[in-house]
Amino acid sequence: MPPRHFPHPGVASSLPDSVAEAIRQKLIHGELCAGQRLSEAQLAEQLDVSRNTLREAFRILSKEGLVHHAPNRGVSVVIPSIADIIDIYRIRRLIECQALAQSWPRHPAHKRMRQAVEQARQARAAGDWLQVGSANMAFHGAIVALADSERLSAMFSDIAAELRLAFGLLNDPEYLHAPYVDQNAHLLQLFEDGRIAEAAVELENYLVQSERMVLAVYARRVE
Amino acid sequence: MPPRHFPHPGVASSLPDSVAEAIRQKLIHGELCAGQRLSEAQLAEQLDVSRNTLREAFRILSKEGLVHHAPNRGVSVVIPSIADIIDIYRIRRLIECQALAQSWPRHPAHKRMRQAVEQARQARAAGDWLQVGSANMAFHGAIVALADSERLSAMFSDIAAELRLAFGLLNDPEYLHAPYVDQNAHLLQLFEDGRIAEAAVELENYLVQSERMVLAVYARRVE
DNA sequence: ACTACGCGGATTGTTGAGCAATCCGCATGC
DNA sequence: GCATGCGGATTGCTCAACAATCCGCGTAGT
Repeated sequence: MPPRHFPHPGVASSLPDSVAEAIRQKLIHGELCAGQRLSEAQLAEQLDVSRNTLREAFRILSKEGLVHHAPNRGVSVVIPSIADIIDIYRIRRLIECQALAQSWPRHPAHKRMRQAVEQARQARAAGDWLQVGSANMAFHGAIVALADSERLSAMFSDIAAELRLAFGLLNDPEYLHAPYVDQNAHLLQLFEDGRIAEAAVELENYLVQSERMVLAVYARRVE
Repeated sequence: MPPRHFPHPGVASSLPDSVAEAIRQKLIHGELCAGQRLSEAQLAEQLDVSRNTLREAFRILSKEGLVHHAPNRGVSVVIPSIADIIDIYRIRRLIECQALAQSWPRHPAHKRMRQAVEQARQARAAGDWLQVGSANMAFHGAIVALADSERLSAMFSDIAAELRLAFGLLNDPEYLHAPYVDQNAHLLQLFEDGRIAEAAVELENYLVQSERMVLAVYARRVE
């Protein structure tokens, strides 16, 4: 029996999968904005697929929470609400902190953490804040991977994408991402030194702080 | 702005949603067995929908982990592996115990817990073990609901469905479900008495025990 | 002027047919 | 026994069509 494969961003076997991935990329790169209506006919032509295929992609994205499907009104990009942000950060604290606290010290995922930190540094040096955001999410994805759970990682991946969508609503990527590059590095340092408990506590603070900042910027934006 | 709605088993706005729900029900009721191939043409005719609509439903179920999509080979019902069982129980312990431990004592979800216990008792009295299984999952869903997180609840719902799929592979529903009716009731009692910490500990033991039993039956079944 | 109504265009929801690509079972041949 | 290759069946995807629904807008009525 072949190992189960959870269809995941990045791998695209079928056309609807790659269409979904293409739309995800458009979301990350700001080509599609939160709240925007996604016309089936228009988007199908733009991506050069049939409406039916696009519809399958919409089902996927809808289940991921990136897109909202209103009966007879089609799909539009989700606008994460304050409640959504709070929800997401609550889950992140629950999952990431547990994953880190219970982690096996020399877990293979620590390589991914290192890579992400390195990538974030390079991207920051290049001023590519989108890339910094990706690297940051990769870092936290690696933390979740410490828990060795496919399903948890899959869920985190969805949540991370939704959070990036929220970040896209804000307009100061440097302010939003820059501080966390060094914090991630420090977290990694603690982890590699085997100071797991300290790392978990720091991660918790980190997440509380991050949530607070996002909510603050978010609230100001509503004006 | 209308509140976000996470498309959930039970509510079906569009046709693909209700087709997905119909298939879920078939899975629960054993009309479709794990590993079974789902022919598009055949199932489409049986459910009286078009192949395209069925395909949309497949995408949903695939994201839920109930169905596996192999390129050019169509979809088949997932066969949960031992690793999947372990994964699921790991997540259950992580999520349910946290949700219970951090719960606000008089949280509205406790009504759902009461209802589920009552329903389980009635179903047990009637010898309807499928219903007992549903009530048991409803009880644990209510525990997760204590965390007040849409996303967590949605994820748990998916996981619970997958677990029921695994239960379907086993053939002794009474042995599988009967012991937990009273344990749930006891858990509820502790919760309502405000003995949250005790309840959380008991839940953890409960889940470890449950996992052990399922894995044991599972391993025996492989012969 | 303001609301209620209703019309018409545009979009979605769903279907059915059609066709290329791929897989699977099976017979053939070595 | 094993590789080869053929043919039917299935999947992957597209296209076109049509009913149902929504939305904007003009009209009528007060």
